[in-house]
Amino acid sequence: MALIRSPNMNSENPVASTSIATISSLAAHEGETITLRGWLYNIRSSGKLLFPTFRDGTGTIQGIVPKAAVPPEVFDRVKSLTQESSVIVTGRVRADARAPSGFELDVENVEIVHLVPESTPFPITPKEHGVDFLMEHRHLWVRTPRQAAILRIRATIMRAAQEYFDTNGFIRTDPPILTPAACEGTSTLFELDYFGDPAFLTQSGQLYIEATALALGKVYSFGPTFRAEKSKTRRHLTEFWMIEPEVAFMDLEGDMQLAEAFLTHIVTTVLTNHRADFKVIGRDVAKLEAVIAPVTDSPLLSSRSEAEGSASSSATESGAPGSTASSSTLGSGHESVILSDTERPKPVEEESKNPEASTPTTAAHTIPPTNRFPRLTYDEAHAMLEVAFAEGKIEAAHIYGDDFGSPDETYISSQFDKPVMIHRYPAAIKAFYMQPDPIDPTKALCVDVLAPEGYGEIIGGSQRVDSYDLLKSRIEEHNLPLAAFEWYLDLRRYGSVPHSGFGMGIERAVAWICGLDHVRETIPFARTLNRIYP
RNA sequence: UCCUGAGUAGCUCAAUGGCAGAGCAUUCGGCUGUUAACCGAAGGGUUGUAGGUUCGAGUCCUACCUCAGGAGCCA
Repeated sequence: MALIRSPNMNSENPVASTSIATISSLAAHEGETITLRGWLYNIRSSGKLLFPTFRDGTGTIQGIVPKAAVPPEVFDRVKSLTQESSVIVTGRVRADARAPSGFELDVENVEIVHLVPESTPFPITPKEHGVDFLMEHRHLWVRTPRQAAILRIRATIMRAAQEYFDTNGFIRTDPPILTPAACEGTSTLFELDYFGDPAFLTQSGQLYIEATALALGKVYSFGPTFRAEKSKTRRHLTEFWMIEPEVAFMDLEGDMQLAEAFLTHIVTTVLTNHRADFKVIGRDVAKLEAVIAPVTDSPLLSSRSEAEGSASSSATESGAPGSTASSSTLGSGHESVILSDTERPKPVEEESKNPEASTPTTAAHTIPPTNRFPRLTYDEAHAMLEVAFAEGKIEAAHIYGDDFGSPDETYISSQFDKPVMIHRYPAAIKAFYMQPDPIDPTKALCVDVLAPEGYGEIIGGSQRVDSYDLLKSRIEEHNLPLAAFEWYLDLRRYGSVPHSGFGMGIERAVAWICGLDHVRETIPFARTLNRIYP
């Protein structure tokens, strides 16, 4: 707004930019007279005392206005304020033990920028409201302290997620949102008319960032994705944001290490920046601290090799605390060799490739020592569910070979206080582009990361098929139109390499980190099956 | 698509088949430490829609609409 820099501005102008304090930083102004710009959140009175509570987007502060302490017109002006009227408040910051934040504002003057008319009061009161009403007024609901806190945390989660990749050598390459065909054959797509041809809103940028990963080595994308699934649950939106890394020469083990380091960075960042916001929303931060707490010893830190009884299991299990993986996976100084070939079993039917030669240093990146999220193979998770069903802890038995249902995921994640990684699902229930496990080709080299506390899958990832012939036959087996995937097959015609990546749904991550019971509160304007207004 | 539940004042909810109610919000009045303040008063209704049963329907029946929770599917 150009006006703000006008030399003719004076302090009485509502948008003057000088000497404006924010509520979140009032502690630094104790004893000083400051000016706030914001809105009236609520007002109480007791005789000749007024207690207006102001908010400015950074927090709330209670003001106090004794009738005897201010000019009569100021008292009357404050008394006339209606909820969400916009104001410019001048007052002195005073520490007060009675205030929830520790500070109060002795109001000296209030200018009204806009008075909400009494005939049309602000609809959202500091009382209880129903879901439908709140969602219908989402454009106003976001003003409440709880919603504002959630949106601030969301912003930090998004920033931390990008920060992790940006500072670890990843290049952001955003894929198109308009696409000519399905990325995966399963989900329902939003179709639209593209100058006479059918087109779709993207449901994942993965196939495209596989292309940019083979160009740039390590890439990620971050943007909205769309799924026209008719899902009405606390975990589903039709439009949601996903951040997806894709790395050339990285195998599933590297993918899992990346996911763990990535989530650890995000949780660490929100914990160091949002203590006050977590308090506002009533989040038990101990649950988050447990996620990033180091693990000293746990029998549940299984890896695939343990599950299958290979010789390397003892090396992993007996690793010293702080040693985050078996020595064959991590090089000296905890630098991960992304393609952990030495741990990979000999390919069953793969083309003759020298594992050592295909491990370029350019694609390696440093993954810091982490806290080792528990890992389960699909088979181990299934066994856990069999025991749970026998003990009556889950209602329905899990059928081997089926995907895990929501109650199954909830039970599994409830057994751990960190995100749990389930890897090597049956290939038959997973996407066509996932690389088969060389040891057991009926399994896919994929991983789902389940958030703690029953929040379900927040990350899905895999190593991608790198063989042209295998990928082509997979596309045909899934009855996908070969012509639409010619460009994707090109990636296997010209210098194909093993590569892996994952996608994290931002809203589910926010719901978990904030402890919310529905993803609709994690995004400014949620798009759900039955709602596209406002 | 399927299962379950809910639609009554601006909001959150009551009301044996028998006079349409309360709290909050709004307006007016009271209170010098309130924290969703409290106390007193006033205004505020086509009970989601359309039919049906009945002397009489917010309440029972049928259809539809809307919303919510869940399943499937997924992040």
